[in-house]
Amino acid sequence: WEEERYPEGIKWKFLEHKGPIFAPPYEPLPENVKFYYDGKVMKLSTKAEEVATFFAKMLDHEYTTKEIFRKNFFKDWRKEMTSEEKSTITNLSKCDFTHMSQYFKAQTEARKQMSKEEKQKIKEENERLLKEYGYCVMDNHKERIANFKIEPPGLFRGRGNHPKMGMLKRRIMPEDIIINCSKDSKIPAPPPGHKWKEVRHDNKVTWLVSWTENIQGSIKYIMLNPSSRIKGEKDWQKYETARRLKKCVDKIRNQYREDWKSKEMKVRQRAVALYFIDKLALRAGNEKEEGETADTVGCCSLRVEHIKLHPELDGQEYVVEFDFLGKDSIRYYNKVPVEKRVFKNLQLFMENKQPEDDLFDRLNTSILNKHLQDLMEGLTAKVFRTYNASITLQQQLKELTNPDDNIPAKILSYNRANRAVAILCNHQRAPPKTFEKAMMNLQSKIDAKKEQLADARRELKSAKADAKVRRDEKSKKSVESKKKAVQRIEEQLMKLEVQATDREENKQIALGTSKLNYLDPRISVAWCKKWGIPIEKIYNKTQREKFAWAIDMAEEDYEF
DNA sequence: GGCTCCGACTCAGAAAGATAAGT
DNA sequence: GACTTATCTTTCTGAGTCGGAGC
Repeated sequence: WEEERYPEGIKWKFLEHKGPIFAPPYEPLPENVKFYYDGKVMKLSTKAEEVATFFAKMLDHEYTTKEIFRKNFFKDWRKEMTSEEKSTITNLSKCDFTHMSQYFKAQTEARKQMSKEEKQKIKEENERLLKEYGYCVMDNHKERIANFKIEPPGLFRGRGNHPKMGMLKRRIMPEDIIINCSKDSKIPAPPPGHKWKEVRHDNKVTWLVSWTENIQGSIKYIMLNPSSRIKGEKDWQKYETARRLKKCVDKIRNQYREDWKSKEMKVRQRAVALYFIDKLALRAGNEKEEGETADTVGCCSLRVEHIKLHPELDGQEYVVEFDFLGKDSIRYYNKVPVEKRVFKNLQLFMENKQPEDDLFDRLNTSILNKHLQDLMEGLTAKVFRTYNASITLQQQLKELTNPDDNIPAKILSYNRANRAVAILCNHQRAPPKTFEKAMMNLQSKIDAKKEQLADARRELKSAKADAKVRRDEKSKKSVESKKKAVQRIEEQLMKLEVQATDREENKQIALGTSKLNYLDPRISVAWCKKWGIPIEKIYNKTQREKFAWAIDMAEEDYEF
């Protein structure tokens, strides 16, 4: 499917699908599950009860202790109440959801305890739904749909310090839904008694279904799976653009270094920002509406308060200390030595400014991207992230792979290379809840193994001594087998220690995002072919489906 | 030209669920 | 071999990027 088949902007000629699956309707709680207000049992109306269950289900979560979450929730909940309920329930702190919460926990537990047959039945039902709704036909190909289920109602959970956390995400009805498919396809039927908001036939877009969400007023879509032609082609294009950047990146770097000296403030800011984007793989940083989302920034939206300048720090000159919240409120913290000119420019940009002022006051993403477009066709800020991630992987693999290593050791090298990229892109995760415990378990295993090794060595020693005295076949054999035992235990110990290092290094690093979105899969495929590593060791089934194009295309001599 | 708004798409980590490994 | 625990995979949906329309 690599060749361009359609004129500009046309995404398909034929599109047929079954429409979305809606969230199951609300099932009222059994009579014996009580809600208490101010210590007294209170029977809620169905609508108010449903919203209450959303809160009850999250009761153990930290969210429900947050002031903003509670305030937003209570406000939206009251909108669903009858006037009597409204006049009674005036204080969230007097609401007791614990019984409801226990009921849901018991239900989860019961689900876990279900018999094999029951579980099988559910599985089969899910498979049936997947078969019916999970696929569409786009231009002679049956393609998997990514998210064919409509998001159920619930409480909005933003990331970080989101001003809208706790608000009610309303139930989506067929009347909210826009269907997109081709005219000559079998148009999906709305559920009985309902109709779609609209049916359109727009082949300049890739989505099948859309609706407007009520928290931010943004549009949500149902689109195809990453394994589909339309997504794969786009992915391939993305890496091809990054490879084109490789060819002219030196020129661009020289250019922005020149621009640091420009007479125009705007040009200088643009050049310093681009330097950060290139060197540190920062995101572009679009401006955001204040108060609508969590306060996070990217490169162009950095504020004075997000950087500190150190003329000298820990023996290095011209160090910039970054500390800000990026996408998903993930903290970016880094101390970077920069060139003198960059440093001087930053001092200039910060002159006479307040901490909350924009660092690059003459710059935004659209100015930056327009400039990049002039430097190379199709170049935007995010291409630098893709380029630097992929080139780093390729370099690291070259550097770290030891030809004499066995397969597990080579895979460890791969993971290390992957990790270098994840660190560059600042892909972090919360340390797993069980991390400390798991680490301690592993450590005690290592300790036990060490003791075992000491024992085995002692035994070997005495067997040797024994053999020296006796000089018979039997004791010789015993020495041999003891030797093997020691070796085996040493290997096991080493394996455990490697595992411990690997896990420790990975504590706060998320490898998945870079693997899925930034690393040209052809680099990995080529590496596997070169070293005889089965591709399954690097990519699981889903990933192999997504990267099928690369697995097909790349040979062992592929160069990014 | 530049600003705002919005549509369409990619990228993001948490949580749930499934499977493998260990006891 | 049953049960528990650790790890891997999948699902979910929120949060970005970027381009284009309209003024």
